[in-house]
Amino acid sequence: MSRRIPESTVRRLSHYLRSLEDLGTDEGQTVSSEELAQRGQTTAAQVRKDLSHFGSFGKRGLGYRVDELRIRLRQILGVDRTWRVALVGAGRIGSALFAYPDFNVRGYDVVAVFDNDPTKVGRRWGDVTIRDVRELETVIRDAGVELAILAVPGPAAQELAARAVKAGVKGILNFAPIRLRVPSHVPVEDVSLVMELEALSFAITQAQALDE
Amino acid sequence: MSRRIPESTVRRLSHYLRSLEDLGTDEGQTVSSEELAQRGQTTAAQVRKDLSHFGSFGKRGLGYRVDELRIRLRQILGVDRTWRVALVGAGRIGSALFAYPDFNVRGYDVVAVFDNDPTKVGRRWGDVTIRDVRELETVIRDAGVELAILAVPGPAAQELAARAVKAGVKGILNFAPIRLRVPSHVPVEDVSLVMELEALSFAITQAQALDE
DNA sequence: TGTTGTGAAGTATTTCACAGCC
DNA sequence: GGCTGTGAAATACTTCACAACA
Repeated sequence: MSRRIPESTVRRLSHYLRSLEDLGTDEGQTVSSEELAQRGQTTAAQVRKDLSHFGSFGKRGLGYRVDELRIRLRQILGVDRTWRVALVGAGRIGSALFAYPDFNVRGYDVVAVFDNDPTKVGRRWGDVTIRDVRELETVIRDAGVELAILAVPGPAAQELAARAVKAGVKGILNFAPIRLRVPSHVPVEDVSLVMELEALSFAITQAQALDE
Repeated sequence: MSRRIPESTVRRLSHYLRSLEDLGTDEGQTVSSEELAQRGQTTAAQVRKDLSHFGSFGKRGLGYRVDELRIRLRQILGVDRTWRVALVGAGRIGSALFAYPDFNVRGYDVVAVFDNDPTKVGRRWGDVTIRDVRELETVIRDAGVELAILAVPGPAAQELAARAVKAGVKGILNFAPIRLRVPSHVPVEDVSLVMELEALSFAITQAQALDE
């Protein structure tokens, strides 16, 4: 099992996990692929196919046990543990992210925050002290940081990404509006607000054009 | 031309536009599909196919004129004009978004901000005054708002989305961690940080599993 | 009986490869 | 000669449909 899993499947797995978490915690409760499909905006066949890549943990005639599937999905997505995260950039996006409540709940623990602004360095956010970016490598290594969230302006991002990877970071969530060049074994997820907005304006514009 | 364009193509078009904007503004400058491909992490054939859905604006043997292609891409993506945007939710994410510099540059003009917190209502952000969400419909209609950015907690999001759509909003950028139910002609783009992080932890975990 | 797991069929998207044109 | 535009081939993803089985 487990060949190359497409990005789309991974996103759906996240959805399924989210749905299961909404679904209460009664002992022995089950859920069918049909129910999961409705909550996830997809089809029952798709749900079954997605899950089948990782084994078969449903019961025919019954569905999937909620508690069991939840555990398996956490394992599959790698969130059956806590990830140590560094937030690079303590500007507006950085501070919004830091305050994001779901973060800790979902197993992502921000253990370090960096900025290059001397007036910010040394400040405390919760129990984390903002460090100078010059200390990036040391802190990443010492704290065993595995994921970096890059919330810095475009021009700085490439260099910081490279340094973070060299220091041992295994994956990057990138808010800077550039394509990072990193070794191919380091996954990068881009969050690009402009791109999302353009997808909207495209969809609206396109629909109007077709009306005519 | 212009059948159903897949989401993936739209995202690549955004990339191409971004690349062109990096590319300076010399009169008559051209760029080949190969160059665009390298900047966009895709292939030359893909670039040509993507563009061909909307007409043929390259010159064989020469490539694409940068200035011309830039204009066409802006038209295609619907950003050859200004979109009036309402920001619903003036919390941390909201304020980070509001301050996001690329926003205005790219043709998205935040003309209204809403919150339900009485201590925030009435404050000014730049030249926008934060309004009470109860005024959502009136303001959207009066200001001719076309896009809404939902930066509110999950439980409030569905109702606010429905109200915004009824008041005339044509598309929604959703930061709330729920699947919005809106009429099918209203495009919704979801930004889910947890999902992005899970994609990272999945990729890392998976790679480790394959190593063994 | 009801629902999974899965090959096989059907679509969609990407890549190839080359004629056509600058 | 170089590079686009595009059918045709290849690949990837989704849906169908049904045997298996709790």
